[in-house]
Amino acid sequence: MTKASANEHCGAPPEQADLRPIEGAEADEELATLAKAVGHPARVQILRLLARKTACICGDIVDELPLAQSTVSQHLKVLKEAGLIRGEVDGPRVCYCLEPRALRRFKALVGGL
Amino acid sequence: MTKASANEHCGAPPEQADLRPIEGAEADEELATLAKAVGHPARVQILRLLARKTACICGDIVDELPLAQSTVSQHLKVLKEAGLIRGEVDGPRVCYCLEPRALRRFKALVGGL
DNA sequence: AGCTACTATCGTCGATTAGCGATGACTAAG
DNA sequence: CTTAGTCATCGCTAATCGACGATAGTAGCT
Repeated sequence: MTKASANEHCGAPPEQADLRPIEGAEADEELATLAKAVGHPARVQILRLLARKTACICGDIVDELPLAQSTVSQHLKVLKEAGLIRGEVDGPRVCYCLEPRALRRFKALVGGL
Repeated sequence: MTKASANEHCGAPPEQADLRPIEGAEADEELATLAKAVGHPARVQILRLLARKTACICGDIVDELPLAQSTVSQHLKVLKEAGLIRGEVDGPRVCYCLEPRALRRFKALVGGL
């Protein structure tokens, strides 16, 4: 198996619990950052696409959205910087997938409102 | 009891269930709008304040935040336009409180990710 | 009426965002 | 080495955001 297996895309990490507090100044900042990243229809759509495909996608996202490739790339960058998605280089293309940990964290923070 | 009872602040409405779908184009827009409103630390703080007080507050919010009165008023406007809070005029001051319906809706949409 | 207190709105300024086309970087294939 | 394909980055423009001081509006007091 010299060639990287296509199944190694986004292996789920050891499912670690999040011990950080759900409120307080830091939590406020964190929630605001995450919410801000989600605060755009195109980015919500991207998250939904990644969730539906259960695995990763790459530039197919561009085909699904009515936006230029550079714009989509920007949105992906925002989501990545917020920690909500991860991008793994797979040959000439990049494979994006959800970061379940961050998503759970976001849900926990929102649930704590 | 000629003076308006302080308990009349924000009576909880009949606790109606939300029948709108949790995904689709409209849901995406809605989630993005709500998330955008929450996407600022000051607004998260305001929501937390309102939640803690269980009831409404007014300009005490200004005292709690390190921001000018006009800035706080702007943030309140954003939250109000997103439907997350409600403001009732109570004499010379305004009493803000959470809109539980919108908050539940937000949690449902986020949970659906 | 006049005054005071509280809040909303206006106008402004700098910073950020969203969108795009063009260009650059990188990989795989020829 | 060259070419083609994929994605990120750059540069730019228009629009929006965040913050503020100043101003206007409204309710209660004297």
